Amino acid sequence: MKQHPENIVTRFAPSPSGHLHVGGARTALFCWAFAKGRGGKFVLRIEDTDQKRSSDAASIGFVKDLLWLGIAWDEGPEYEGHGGGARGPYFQAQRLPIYQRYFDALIASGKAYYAFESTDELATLRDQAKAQNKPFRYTGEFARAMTKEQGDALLASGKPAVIRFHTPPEPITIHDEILGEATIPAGETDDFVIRKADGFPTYHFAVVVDDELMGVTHVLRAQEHFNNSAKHIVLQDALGFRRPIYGHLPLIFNPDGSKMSKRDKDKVLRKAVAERAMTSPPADSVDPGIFGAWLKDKNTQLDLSASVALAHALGVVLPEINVDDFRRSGYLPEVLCNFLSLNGWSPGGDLEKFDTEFLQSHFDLERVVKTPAKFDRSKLLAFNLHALKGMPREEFVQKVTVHGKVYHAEFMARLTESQFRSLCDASHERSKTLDDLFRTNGFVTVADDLLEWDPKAVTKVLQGSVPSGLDHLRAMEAILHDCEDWSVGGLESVLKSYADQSVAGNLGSIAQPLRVALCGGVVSPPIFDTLAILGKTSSLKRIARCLASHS
RNA sequence: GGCCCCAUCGUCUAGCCUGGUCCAGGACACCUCCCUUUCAAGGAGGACACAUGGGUUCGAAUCCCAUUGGGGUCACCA
Repeated sequence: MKQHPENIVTRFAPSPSGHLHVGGARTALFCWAFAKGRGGKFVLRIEDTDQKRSSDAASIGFVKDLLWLGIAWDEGPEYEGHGGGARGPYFQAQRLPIYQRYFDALIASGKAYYAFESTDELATLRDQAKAQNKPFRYTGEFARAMTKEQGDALLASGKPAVIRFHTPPEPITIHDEILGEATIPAGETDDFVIRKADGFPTYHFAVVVDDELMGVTHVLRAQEHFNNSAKHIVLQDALGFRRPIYGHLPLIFNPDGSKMSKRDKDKVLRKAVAERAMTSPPADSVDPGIFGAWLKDKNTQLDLSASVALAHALGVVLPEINVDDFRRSGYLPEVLCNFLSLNGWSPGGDLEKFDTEFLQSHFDLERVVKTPAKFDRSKLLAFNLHALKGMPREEFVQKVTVHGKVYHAEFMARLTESQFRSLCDASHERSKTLDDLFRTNGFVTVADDLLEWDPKAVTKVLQGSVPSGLDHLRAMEAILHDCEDWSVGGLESVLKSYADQSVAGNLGSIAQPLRVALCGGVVSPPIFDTLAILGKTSSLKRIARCLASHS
């Protein structure tokens, strides 16, 4: 690793729209690890130079997600004790006067100029170029065709104008610590806009000015920005700034190679709805009016709460896209960080499980891979399972409780503390996420007289062979009725002895009928746990009802 | 389409810079068997990759070129 004499400063500079995407989270993680591992600073800056996008509320979501992941910033927006700093403000929309100084300098030196083409005019030119299969490049000939007086007159008349940068007609070489060196031929980078008609800087301009002013030494960002570096470099040169060191990170995709997008959730829902040929929403899921409008217009998306409700009603799982989605799904932040790191970087050798402390001390640009990664959720899931299993019981219970209070309040409310505790104990070793327990144990919260039995399970487990499941159930009902010690141990001893005498100790043939009677289906925690969690009264009620309705 | 970048199992990747120790290692997924009260988990096995074609070299996954394939980018979005 090269030694950098200066103090290292990295920054994560998201636009404030929406939540933190996993790709963005990885960028933030790498920026953070790189700086913190070298005694440097990590800056968070909000790139809100697009007035069409909302700002405040959205950036809060971001900030929470970062903190949840354990990524704290040394400088940036102030939030819960983080941020602040002398080089603020850290919202670009609040830095307009700063940018203006540099615009003025560029105009004065002739390195930038006003341009008056309207968006429509430019669109037409672009369309023409596209029709000829040629790339459109703004060369400045339009602006140069007019005299200084004409230009000034137009400006004075109030005609909307942008400022464009006069890109020097030379090749631009980008040095990248990850990709190596690339030279963009002269003429490829055109006279791009640096100030929009509304007076706001464009991304390119704001980034360059702020990176300089905030002392950013290393720019780590997604590969989609690679070509932008050319623009940033010419701007830095024109402004007399130093060039930061660049590192462009490989992109993260869906397993099918498509770009990860919030629309993926909608896709899953639309597919499920289409398969079922539904024209109205499932009961208690989404407002019929909203549902109808959504169904009609494929360009609209259901909002998060509606999506979650509909997915739940349809029994489909929404793909996680944002950090918050993974949180909701019950992933551990440290596992997400670990796994995210592995997409695009590896410490070498066979090591792949590590924490963020390790990442800090080992992350380097040399080991960042150049190829895009497909995000493999099943491996993430395996990592999460492993972390959960390796966790002390108490910690697991505590984490599940916190998760449940936030995402499954109704579930929690229907269980007594000891019931919930037992459920946690029974679920610990089989939980892949903090959410599993809530999704797979619906039978616990169903009222005894509302439990429904899966017809397939009934046919398979309760009926058929002789003696049938129902026969066993009848026998066990009596045994359980007389059972004094309704603990896992007590239940085990009475039921095992029944199994010994009735089915030669083959617990499976008696546990399954019991399970179906109690839960409605063939899957539940171990049967003795299930009985204990439900309690004697509920258990007996369910068995009786099951017997009554299937005999 | 122009420009830029990339190329190892299905996936994430190690190895490549400093050619031989690689008939390519790990992990997840997959398959088989075992264990088992369901589902998981666990145990033991297994299948699976150096994109192709040319060079260079005694020798190439490793170096060079071409082809093919993939990605990015061409906004008054970031």
